[in-house]
Amino acid sequence: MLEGSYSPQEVERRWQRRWEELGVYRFDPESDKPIFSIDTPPPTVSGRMHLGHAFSYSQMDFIARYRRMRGYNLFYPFGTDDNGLPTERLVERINGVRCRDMSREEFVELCLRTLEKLRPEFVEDWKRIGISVDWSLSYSTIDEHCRRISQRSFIQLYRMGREYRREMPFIWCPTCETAIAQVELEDREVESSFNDIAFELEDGGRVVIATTRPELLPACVAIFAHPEDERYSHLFGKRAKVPIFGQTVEILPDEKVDPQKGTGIVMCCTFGDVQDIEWYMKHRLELRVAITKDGRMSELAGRYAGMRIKEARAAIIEDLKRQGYLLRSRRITHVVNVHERCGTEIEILNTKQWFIRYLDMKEELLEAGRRIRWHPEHMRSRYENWIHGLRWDWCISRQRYFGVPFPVWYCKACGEVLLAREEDLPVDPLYDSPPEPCPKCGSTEFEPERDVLDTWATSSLTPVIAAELVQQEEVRKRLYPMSLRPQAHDIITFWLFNTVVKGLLHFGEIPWENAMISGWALDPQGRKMSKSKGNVIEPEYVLTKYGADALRLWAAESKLGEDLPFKEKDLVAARRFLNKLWNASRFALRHLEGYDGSRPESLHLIDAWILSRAQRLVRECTEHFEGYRYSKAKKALVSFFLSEFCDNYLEMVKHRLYNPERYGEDARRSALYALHEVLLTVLKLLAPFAPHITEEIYQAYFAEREGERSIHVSSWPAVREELVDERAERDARYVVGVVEAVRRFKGERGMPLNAPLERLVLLAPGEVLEGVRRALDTLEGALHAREVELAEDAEVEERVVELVPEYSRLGPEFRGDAKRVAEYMRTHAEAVLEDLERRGVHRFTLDGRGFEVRREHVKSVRRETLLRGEALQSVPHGLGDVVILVSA
RNA sequence: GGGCCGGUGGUCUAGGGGUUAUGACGUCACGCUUACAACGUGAAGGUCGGCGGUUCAAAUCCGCCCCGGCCCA
Repeated sequence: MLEGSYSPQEVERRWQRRWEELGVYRFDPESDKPIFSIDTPPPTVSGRMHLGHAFSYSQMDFIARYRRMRGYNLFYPFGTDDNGLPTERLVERINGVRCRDMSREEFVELCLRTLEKLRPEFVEDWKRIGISVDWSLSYSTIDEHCRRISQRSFIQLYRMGREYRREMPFIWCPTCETAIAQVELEDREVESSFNDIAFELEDGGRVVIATTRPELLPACVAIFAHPEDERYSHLFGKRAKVPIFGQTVEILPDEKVDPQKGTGIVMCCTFGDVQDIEWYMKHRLELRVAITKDGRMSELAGRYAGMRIKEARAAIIEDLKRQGYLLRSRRITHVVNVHERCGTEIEILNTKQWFIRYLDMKEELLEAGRRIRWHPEHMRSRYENWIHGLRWDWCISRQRYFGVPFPVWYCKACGEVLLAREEDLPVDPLYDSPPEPCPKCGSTEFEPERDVLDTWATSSLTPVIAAELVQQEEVRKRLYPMSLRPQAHDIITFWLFNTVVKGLLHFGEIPWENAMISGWALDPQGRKMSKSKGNVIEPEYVLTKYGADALRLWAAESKLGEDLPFKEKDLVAARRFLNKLWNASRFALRHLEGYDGSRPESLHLIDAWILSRAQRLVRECTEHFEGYRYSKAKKALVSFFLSEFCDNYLEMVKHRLYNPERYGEDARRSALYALHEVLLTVLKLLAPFAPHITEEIYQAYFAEREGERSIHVSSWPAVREELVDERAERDARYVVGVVEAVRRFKGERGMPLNAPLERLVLLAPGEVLEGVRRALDTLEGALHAREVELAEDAEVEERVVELVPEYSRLGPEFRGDAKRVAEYMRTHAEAVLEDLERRGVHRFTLDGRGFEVRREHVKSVRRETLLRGEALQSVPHGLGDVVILVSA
């Protein structure tokens, strides 16, 4: 039986270990049960788990556990995303090194060693929140398995003509010294200056250009104004001299210039922004490169060469001012693109990169988005929005070291691209050689590709990576497309989108049937958590103080897709709830010990009621889980358990459990039967949310009886239609109403709840009379009433205090007159009710027009009750239901 | 600037055409009742962001606006 108090720390760790030993979450390739497969997000090993991770992995685990109990063979792998820039930065930080200070080989080696050290502890955090993944289905995006699949993908897409390598202006991070993709950009507001700079015209006069980036003057190759801008149209075709640097550039017309902005005439540099690229191509301009790959000024910048960009900017502004070219300088804040990993303002540089061509696939990608079922539905628009805004193909090469290598060599003699053979994968061209001489020229001299693949080029293959962890070919086929992709909304444009791209390219179909998109965990003020704000809450803290089940219940608090501020009080509430569950279970199991499971000869009203309510709860929770509305399931469950089961039901069965000699063995058996059923049902419905405590309680009693090794592989409760009993629910509502009324009565008089009542007289309405008669013992036992009786009609008089009309009926029937009819009914309540009782209809006229109201037009009636002339406390209970109390 | 989400007692939140708006925390009052004082019972507390419109009826639907957040320019 259960111990005195619940301690999550001990219980949770114990079950986490036990589940793994027992292999309860193992995918079974031999099984013919339907498969539910999950494309679990591989987190990036970056120190420790974030509260946002705990939040969203808990949410996906609710669905996983529900599906498992519904009889699905769960394919629920877990990988970590280890390659690429984030890992390089982490390794540099942890080890206090810079990758440039050692050889490439040493650095990669250090990355691998560091990961090996960090990974187990990192993964441990995920185990501690109790997610039910199959840990035997694990991968790291840098391991051999993933390198093979990633390289295979590259080779296949190359053969399909979907990949190309080209020298072109592209987004470049001068800090990380690599090309990056559009998706890796972030917007940031920065303080800057907007400078009006005078350019001298060749034939005299001058033109004033506004720019935030005067350091790009050496890269200036043209000047543009709008073709219809009368201020400048006379200058088209003329040339102007760039101050300080001296080159002359042509003044050209182009519609893309905004005459409202700045001075309405702008310089074009190679390259300041995307517009410059367009002009460079369209007008076939010269290429002048002023910025180097490491973010300094090039030789072209003359005496500024070698300066950092911002130093050069300041120096150039100073010199312009001194030489009289700077006419005006205003402080402004504007938005710039920065690299999301390091916050550096990006540059556009002309470099040679590999791309996956997908700009021509927008329509297909949008169509794929429509075939995926999104939860919540509106998240699809983020996906679509992103596709509409795409302007670059996917750049997949990174000038980094730690990543999946391109399986590519270039022939030194003729430049031919040589690919590895699929059976040789994974390869590293730096150390391996191509399988054969150049097929074009026969040369055996090769240049290896030194770049590595973008992290997302690998992680966009997770459905394939996971599926191929399974050996059996025929099982793999059933794993793609997967059932579900769960993830947070911030990476819809990265991981989700990229995975759809790969899915369409490789298989011509969507990677999963469903996408569930979770929100973020926010700080208590509702702000995004970030290290710089110092408002980060560690899962570690929550786990230690409240436990994983409480953390998960907190995560179930928010609707799917919505952000949730972390409020300590929610954790306190969750802990209280778990404590309550523990204590109620302790109470129930104490009585259930020795219960043989037999059904009573007749169900007590109160037991029939709670059993019926439990069936409705099962139906409700099941529907909510099917629709990914776990938060609604949780809410219904918690409210049922706390108020109906604990506060009302348990209080109403105690007397039968404790006093079988007085109320009879069968009455006790009825209680035990209901207690057993309902507690088991609650535990199972709660198991996806609070897997540890429910397992602990289940194992203490139910596991053996059901013959299951874990609640999590036991079956989800089915609605037992034979237990749905509307009549019992109605009658019991009346009884519960009586109990509540008596509590209020005692409370108002300052009596303890267990104070004895001398006499309790009830006037039960005809339709519940029988039921209430069956529950007199409950009222007696739960309310400590010495005597409970049903009053004779003759002793009781009633007075109508208020009639509430049923507007939902009046409206459609009486339309414009509804308000007046309602008013009439209220003011003539006595007469209306008398007629309704006698004839079922009441007729009246208003302004000479006849109206007719019937019983269905009355929502409820409040009456005051007089017992032998004395007005007594009464409780409204729908039409005509009255409780009468006579005090102690 | 565009797209999406949200604005409901002091705080957080449910509800998304039917007139008495849900629950939690907090507050106040009462009470240790053989599961639980880490508890129970009860009470007070709201012009449902603003303005218009549709309707017999709007927190709910429509339009405009204000505020906050996210994504994209």
